[in-house]
Amino acid sequence: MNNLISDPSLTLARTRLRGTGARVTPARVRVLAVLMEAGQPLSHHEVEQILSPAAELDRVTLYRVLDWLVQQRLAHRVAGSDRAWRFSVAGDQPSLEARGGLKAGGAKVMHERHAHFHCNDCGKVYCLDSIDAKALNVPVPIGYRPETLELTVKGYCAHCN
Amino acid sequence: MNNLISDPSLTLARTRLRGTGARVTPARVRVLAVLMEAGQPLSHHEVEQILSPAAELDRVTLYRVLDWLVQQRLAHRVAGSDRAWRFSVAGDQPSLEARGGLKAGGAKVMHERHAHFHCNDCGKVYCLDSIDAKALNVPVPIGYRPETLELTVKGYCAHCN
DNA sequence: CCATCAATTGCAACCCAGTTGCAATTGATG
DNA sequence: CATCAATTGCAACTGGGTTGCAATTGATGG
Ligand SMILES: [Mn+2]
Ligand SMILES: [Mn+2]
Ligand SMILES: [Zn+2]
Ligand SMILES: [Zn+2]
Repeated sequence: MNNLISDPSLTLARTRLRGTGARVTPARVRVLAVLMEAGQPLSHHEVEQILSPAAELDRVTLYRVLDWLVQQRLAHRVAGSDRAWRFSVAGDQPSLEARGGLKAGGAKVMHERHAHFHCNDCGKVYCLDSIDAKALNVPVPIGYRPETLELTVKGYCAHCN
Repeated sequence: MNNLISDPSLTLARTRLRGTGARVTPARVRVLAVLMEAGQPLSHHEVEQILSPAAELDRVTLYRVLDWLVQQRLAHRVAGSDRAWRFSVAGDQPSLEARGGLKAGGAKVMHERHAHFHCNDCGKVYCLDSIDAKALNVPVPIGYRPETLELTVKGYCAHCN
């Protein structure tokens, strides 16, 4: 059973989850493992598809697990052009210590350092890790306080081109 | 009646609409006039609010008029962070003649030359016209064909800061 | 002016991503 | 192994947007 998620991924997922100090539940383990095996950000629906051959996971629980993973900074979330969120496992980025101008503690520190590619045909989202969006210097009008930056390229992916 | 839309705007809207060769209907005139008077991209809901004191406009008709304006290139559409589209009147941008690599005729030529600012508090979207997003040279992996580029700054607007 | 008719509109029903309230279940702890 | 807060499942709901279809109407040209 669970032939779509490899055992090493499940084990690694469990380890990372233990690191949060919160409960290590099967739902969290399986969802995190799926994200770890995916090479790209997955939508709620896509995760559901991958999960379903094994035991079903309630839609709402999946939504909650995904949000929780983002809160715990184990995953990050990017808006797809189809108005559905995509989730991908957080890379081994540095701890993203507060950069100038951020108000709260670690709450909503800039998480998106790189750009994304959205395929207009298949809808998939790819991370363009080579691009450091943060390096861009985008001037905003006086009185505006920028916090995060999103750079999205839309077009056709290698598979749909 | 219609005290929220100025007559000059209505007249200008009618003129622009006549230029399309398609029917000049009250719905189209009023919606385009609203967009022309707004200094920023408006959501479907925001347009509805501005319109309602005068005669109501059916939700579906409003959706269709907005989409139609975008097709006619009289407006452009930007995704808000709240997963609602925002619409703004198309500026007097040059005709955006085909740039290298575009396939079809005038169908989906790059429309977004500038960046946008999304307020995390009030949700409003502002155009950062001074930024030419197209000038950015974003490298994509081989096999990927980029078409449009979106640059979004999120933070707090002058009013919410 | 008026008849004509395709384009446009209004209405009702629907879709889909995501959220909320609450009772039942369960992971961690001692 | 009892305890209990955290987590889950279920049902109902929200909000933005879409679809099908019958009724209305802007432009045309006679
Ligand atoms: Mn990414
Ligand atoms: Mn704009
Ligand atoms: Zn694709
Ligand atoms: Zn604001």
